[in-house]
Order: sequence, then structure tokens, then C-alpha cells
Amino acid sequence: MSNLYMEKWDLQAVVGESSNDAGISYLENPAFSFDPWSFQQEEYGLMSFPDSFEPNPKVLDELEELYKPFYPEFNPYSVPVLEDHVEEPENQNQQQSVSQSANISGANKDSISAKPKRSSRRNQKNRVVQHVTADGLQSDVWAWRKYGQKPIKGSPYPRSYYRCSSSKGCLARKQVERSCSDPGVFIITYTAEHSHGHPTRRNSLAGSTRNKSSTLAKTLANKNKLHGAGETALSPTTTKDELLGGVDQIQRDKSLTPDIMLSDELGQTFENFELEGLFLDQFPDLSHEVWSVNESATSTGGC
DNA sequence: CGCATTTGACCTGCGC
DNA sequence: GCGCAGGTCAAATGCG
Repeated sequence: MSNLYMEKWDLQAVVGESSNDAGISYLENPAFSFDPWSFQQEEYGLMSFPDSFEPNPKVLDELEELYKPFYPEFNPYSVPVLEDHVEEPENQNQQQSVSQSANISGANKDSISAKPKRSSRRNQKNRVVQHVTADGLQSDVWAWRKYGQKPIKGSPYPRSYYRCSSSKGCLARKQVERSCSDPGVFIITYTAEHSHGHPTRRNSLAGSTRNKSSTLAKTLANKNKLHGAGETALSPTTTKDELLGGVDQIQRDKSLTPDIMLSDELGQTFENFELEGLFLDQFPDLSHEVWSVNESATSTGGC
């Protein structure tokens, strides 16, 4: 497998049309509204393709001719492969039953023969992928509870799994992983939709009174002990410094917008993400620390 | 006590 | 059928 470097093209317009019915639209790089690869991108993950894979040269030449005059650096052969393939779940009830199964006590669950299957990769089609900076991560207004973390093959950074804790029974989930190609970019994959309105500070089940700062210090200490610097997991209490892992300041200052065209529903879900002060609202105890430690961020190794 | 996080175990899908 | 990788569970642990 080969990783393709992701370039960012600060163009907001979407030009062209998708070559299939997957609804692929790329806000930042209009080139990929064309879907130069006539195959199911999701089968290969976000940025990885088989070494033997060959994009359609005709389409790539067309892209180059179209965008080169406006973006001299544009290289269709070094393209961002951004996935926002949004599909409906094959069986929405299946995910619901998964949640219910989680409430089965350990003593009983093994004896239930008709135990609903847990959600699988195949059932996680209703996904929206965002590529954001640490700032983007912080602007998430929802309350998330981490339920897992896994090392990902081919990436030095683990992927963290979160479920929505803003409302009971909400099926919304998100995965957060750091981009291997650009450690300053985080890949957030949202699965399912929230079954409730925007959370306020008070409607989180978490009702957390945990001191973010002290937790942070300990968390960082543990992570440094276990993983070493620069290879930390993500959590809602993660600081900007931790998120960035010492990414170059230039990368940090890059202002990125979502790479994808959201569905109507999810677009509404995310429409207020960038509202000023939301992060501070959610993590008031963290705010000063975030910005102070940020100043001393240093660079760490890449992939 | 109730919440969040961590982390090893388990389950499932998929490719060979 | 087997092994791998991704996704989830749940016990352990910590904190206020």
C-alpha cells in the first residue's frame, strides 16, 4: 500500500461533478469532485491505495489542465484522497440493537443465543469524514465519551473511538486519528447521527466535574510513560499541545475547513462548530492551559 | 457514588 | 478455514 500525500487547496468552490453517484464533493480541492479514480474509494481507506493502483490518466490530465492556471503547484498525481462517502446504513435497527445488547449483564449475555450482532464495519456506511486541525477538534460542541483506542496498521498514531454522551441512546460515534502524512491534521470520522438537538453545557450525561487540568497533567504523565512523547491518544481533555504533538507552527496556523460536503442533516449538525467560544464553553478549565502550553510546542517525528 | 479513561479481550468482516 | 485488522466491550482504575 502506498500513502498519498494530502495537499490542501484553499478553494471553497466545488467545481465539476462526481463521476459516480457516491455524492463525493471536496470543498478544499475541487479537483476531487471529479473522483479521478473510478472505483470504490472507501474500500481502500482514506489515503491508502495498492501500489499497483493506477489513476485514470485521462482524468488526471484533464484536472491538471483545468487547475494548473490557477494553482501552479497543483499536481493531480499527488492528490488528496478525501473520503466523504456517505451512505445509509444497511440496517439501522442493527445498530440500535447493539446499544441494547450493551446493557445485558455479563452474567447473562453469554446465554442469550439470539444476541444481536454488534455493529460491524459493513454497517458503518453512514459516515462523514472530516480533516481538521486541532482547532477543528476543539470546536466540537458534542460531548463524547471514549470507549476504545486501537493502533492502526501503517500509522504511528492510534485511532480513538468515541460515542456521544450528550443523550442516552444516541448512536452517534466518532473516530479520531492523526493523519500520518500531516500530523497537524486529524481525521475525524463521524458515524450515525445524533438523535437529539445540540447539547448545552448542562445536558451532558457526563456531568463531569473532573478537573480537566489536573487530569490532563496525569494523563500526559501516563502517556509519556507508556508511549513516549509524540504518540499520544486523543481525548476530550486533550490539550492543543497534545493534539498537535509539537507540529510545526506553520502547520498549526493553517486554517482548514471541512474537506467534505456534508449531508443536509449532518450539515445542520455541524453548522455551529466554528462559533466562537464554544470550546471554551465546554472546557472552561482547560482554556488557559491550552493556549499557554501551545506556546512551547515542539516538533516531533513524522510517519 | 457516578462519571470518564484506559486497555486487554473479544467479535466480526474480509482477503487469501 | 485461517489469519489479520478494525471495531466494540467491559473490567479496572482514577477523580471529584
